[in-house]
Amino acid sequence: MAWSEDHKQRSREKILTTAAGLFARQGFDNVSIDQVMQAAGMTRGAFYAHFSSKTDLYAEAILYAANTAAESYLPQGQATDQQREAFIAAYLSEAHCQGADIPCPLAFLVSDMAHQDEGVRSTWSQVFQGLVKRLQNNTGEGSAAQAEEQQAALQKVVMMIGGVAVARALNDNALATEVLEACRAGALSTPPIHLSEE
Amino acid sequence: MAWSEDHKQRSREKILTTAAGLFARQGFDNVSIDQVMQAAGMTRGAFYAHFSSKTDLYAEAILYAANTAAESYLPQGQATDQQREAFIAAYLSEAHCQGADIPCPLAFLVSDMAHQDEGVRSTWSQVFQGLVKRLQNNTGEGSAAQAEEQQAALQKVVMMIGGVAVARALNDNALATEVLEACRAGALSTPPIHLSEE
DNA sequence: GTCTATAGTAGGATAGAC
DNA sequence: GTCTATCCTACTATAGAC
Repeated sequence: MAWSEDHKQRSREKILTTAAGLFARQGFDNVSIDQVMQAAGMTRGAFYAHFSSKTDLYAEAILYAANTAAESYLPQGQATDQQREAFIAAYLSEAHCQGADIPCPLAFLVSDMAHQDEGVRSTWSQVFQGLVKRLQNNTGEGSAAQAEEQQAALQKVVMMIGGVAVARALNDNALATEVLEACRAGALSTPPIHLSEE
Repeated sequence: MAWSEDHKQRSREKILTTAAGLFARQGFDNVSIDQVMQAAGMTRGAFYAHFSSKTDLYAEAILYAANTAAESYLPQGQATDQQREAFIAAYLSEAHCQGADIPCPLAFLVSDMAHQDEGVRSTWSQVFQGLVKRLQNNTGEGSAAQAEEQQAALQKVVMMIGGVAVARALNDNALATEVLEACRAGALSTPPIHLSEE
């Protein structure tokens, strides 16, 4: 019936929203299923009607967070330079670092991925590649120019993810702010000159 | 007595070496005290003769890894440009990413710090600041020039830490290699022009 | 200082009622 | 689909013998 189908869908989304926030802010191991379900207004037993395991939820939550963030921050398809710059500044903001809304799993969970199973890592990697593509200038012609644009996009994304991750790790708030500022300047500047690729 | 003192010191260092590697490669939560002690050739009970808690060990292991790495990779005091460049290339190498020797806790544990207690985070932050200082060109005079050098050093360090963390997270080996290459090029290039600091 | 043994706790996953 | 109750495992930390 449409009613129970709809109900199930709502429950599922409530779990996903809650889990995406909790996992990002506290990490996979520091969040229990109980915690997620209580915050979502249900009990532990109901969990397995929606997901097959905690790991399964992890992968789905990462994807959900990415899609939600992408919708609100970056328009579909080709973005203008101005839109890209606004996005970079918002990403490297203190509000994002402090965990506002649903934080980006790329930055918040980056060093957690190495220990996860294939499904989770592959989801994270796909989200990463999506971000790289969206930040890429597709103006150059020829494969050499495109390789340079790809490299510039990778540098930007690393500076965004790394900047947020480092700022969050630091004990010292003043230094964290300085890191964010430096990364904004770095990620917004003209792509660094391609030096050696070996 | 000197003998037992020495013995204790050896045990302690064995635990620290083992723990530094395991924590970096597998993360704090995915390593048990049992695992550390077995790999160090002892049993769980002996642990508490050396450290007061698992968290205590974590902080000490981070410091130990940093000191060990600093000794082998970067000379004390002022480094030459060439030494700095060799260090950056080694840091962003695939060998380091794959966990050779004792990997750098800054990159391997960056998004784990946000959930740790004050002692651990403050240790990590101190190690971070040490790396920033070592990568800094102290050639400029005047506070404006020094602020720019600080910013350039922060960008480099973020690109190193972020690059290794991202490369490790990625599922796709070819892409991971590309990320490392891009970050080497970025971190080795002339400091980006200072644009806006707001 | 290191061992074995154990207390105490937390959390993932399942079973069965409604 | 959601609930309560339970099983089972893993792990931190401590106690006490040597």
